[in-house]
Amino acid sequence: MDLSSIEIFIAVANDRSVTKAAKAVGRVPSNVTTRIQQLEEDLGVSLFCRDGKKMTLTREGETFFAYANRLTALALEARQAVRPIAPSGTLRVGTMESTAASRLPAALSQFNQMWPDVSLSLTLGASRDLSRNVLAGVLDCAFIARPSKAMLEEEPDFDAELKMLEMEPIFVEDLVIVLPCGHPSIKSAADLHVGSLAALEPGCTYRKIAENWARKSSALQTTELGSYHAILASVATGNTVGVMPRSVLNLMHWPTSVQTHSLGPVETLLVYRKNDCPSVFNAFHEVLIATRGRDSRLSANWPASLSVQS
Amino acid sequence: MDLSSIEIFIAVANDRSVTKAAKAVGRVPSNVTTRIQQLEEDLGVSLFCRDGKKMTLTREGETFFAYANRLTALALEARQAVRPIAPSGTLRVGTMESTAASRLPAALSQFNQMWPDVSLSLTLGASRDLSRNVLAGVLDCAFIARPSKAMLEEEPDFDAELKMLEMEPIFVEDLVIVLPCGHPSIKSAADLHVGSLAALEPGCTYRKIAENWARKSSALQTTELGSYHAILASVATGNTVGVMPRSVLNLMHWPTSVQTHSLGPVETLLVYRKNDCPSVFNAFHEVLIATRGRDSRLSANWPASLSVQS
DNA sequence: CGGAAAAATCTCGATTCCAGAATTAAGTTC
DNA sequence: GAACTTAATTCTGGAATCGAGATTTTTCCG
Repeated sequence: MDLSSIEIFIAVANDRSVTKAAKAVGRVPSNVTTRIQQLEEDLGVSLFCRDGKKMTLTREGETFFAYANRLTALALEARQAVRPIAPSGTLRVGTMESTAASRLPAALSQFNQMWPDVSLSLTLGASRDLSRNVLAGVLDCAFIARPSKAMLEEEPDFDAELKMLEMEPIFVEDLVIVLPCGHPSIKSAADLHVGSLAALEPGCTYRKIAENWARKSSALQTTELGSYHAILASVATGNTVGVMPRSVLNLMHWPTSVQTHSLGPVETLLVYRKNDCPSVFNAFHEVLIATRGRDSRLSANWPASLSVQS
Repeated sequence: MDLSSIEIFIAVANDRSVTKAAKAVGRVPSNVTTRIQQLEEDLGVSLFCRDGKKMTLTREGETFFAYANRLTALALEARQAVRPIAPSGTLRVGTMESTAASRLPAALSQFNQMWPDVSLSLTLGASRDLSRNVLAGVLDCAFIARPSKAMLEEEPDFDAELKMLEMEPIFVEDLVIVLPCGHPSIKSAADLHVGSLAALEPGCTYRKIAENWARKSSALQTTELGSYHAILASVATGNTVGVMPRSVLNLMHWPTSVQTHSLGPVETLLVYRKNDCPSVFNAFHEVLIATRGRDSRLSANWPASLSVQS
């Protein structure tokens, strides 16, 4: 019995779906199916009822689920306990608005529970500024969106800064254009019937990706707003499209339905200074890995054809 | 992090030796070394101080050891908890004297703790009788010594009975001849300066192996005794050699030192009826697997050249 | 009765794992 | 202190496992 099998099991149990679980744990569905089958074989019971497409826990699955959570929690605690220098002081984390909303809460609260004496400071900002601040030592680490090759060529100094940092892909987001309710579905930016694109600050990578995509229709102005709620509200007026990760859209249960158009997967990178990992950062890193893919709010609605490509 | 790595770690921690731990978990030392190194790398700390040949736990190793035990205990509990039909009633276990003494106590008490309502009945006997009783349904399972090819050819009906049972190698014993203190060391049975071989009943496989080995010196009578203590006492008189697994010899800290001569490895088989595994047996089987290699009393003294060969 | 989506199965390349051989290091014996 | 023994580690090749993608099967929904 392998801890990774158990994490896969937890993901499937949370999402009731192997496809979504596969996304959550960064694997391919066939692999998830196989690992679950192996686990069932190993334990000698079936953990899920497969009625149709739904994967629901069996009676035994339920009881195993409880143990699975305890096991992973204990394993995480063990890792933390052997840390030779106990984390202390302050951890200064930088993050995009979107990551803060969707992916971090679980990890932050878990970390806070484990190390109540560490004070966590969270700085929100655009990818560009965040990485600069990590490099400058103002932040210990930051979550930023991986810029495309093209974007880095346009901004060589951003590229240079990133090269001086350690980068680690940690989440994958499906970046979408949010269309007003009733807008006909689109194949490209040329099909848009709106006047502007609502996005966050100029340094925001998602904004840049959307602007590059929108260039093809040329007539799109960018409206700068301060939050994803503001963007969605703006979209609701009917004359704007917004840009955001699907995970963010999904967790704000918006009253009116909206349409989306996927711009493809965008990796979220955790960046930190090379050769300069305070113990408190390492502790945070482990909590992050352990809580990744455990948040059932985040399961959802990826286009079938979506896969990560660099 | 893999549960098997943790079991390996526990074995090394108990035995303070990778060689002994390797025996205990049924692996090769190089493999144990590697797995420990991987574990240390994964956790980012060293778990053992290697001062010379001794492996002693570091400070972090100690704290991880505590978690390791909790983790394996929890994993075992999880396996048991998902058992669809709870074990109940009686489990009738047959065993050789030697296995009962050395390898079973840990498993039996663990099982008894987990399933206090199951009543365990233990029947001691020789391999030959035990397997017959399993086949007859008088016992649910039994621990017997694997007879050599030659022995099975001499007793075709024993062979036939075993073929009707499920057999699973579960321990490996180093079978030794115990020489009186002061007896010169021997290379073969011809070097013996004693009059008789002390052993248990005729159906005992170890006795047969020793008798086959002793044939070369031809002049050896077999004295039948009722227990390993009786055998050792008899050896102490000076005119007898005994036969027993080294594990048994090691755990009766005998006042006077004795010499030993290895007859090679002998596997202990767990036998049970095919297609007839009551839930209570499956539960016992899992406990057995989980507790195997956890008993530090059993580490010891294998000849360097010893390896299992069929 | 199609078409879409999800799970399962299959296949093949990549990785990992493990046994045994060779090597190194640390006691032991004389 | 040299020769021997024993234990740990490193190295290496074959075997087993793993995982991504393609294919197939099943189910859901129009």
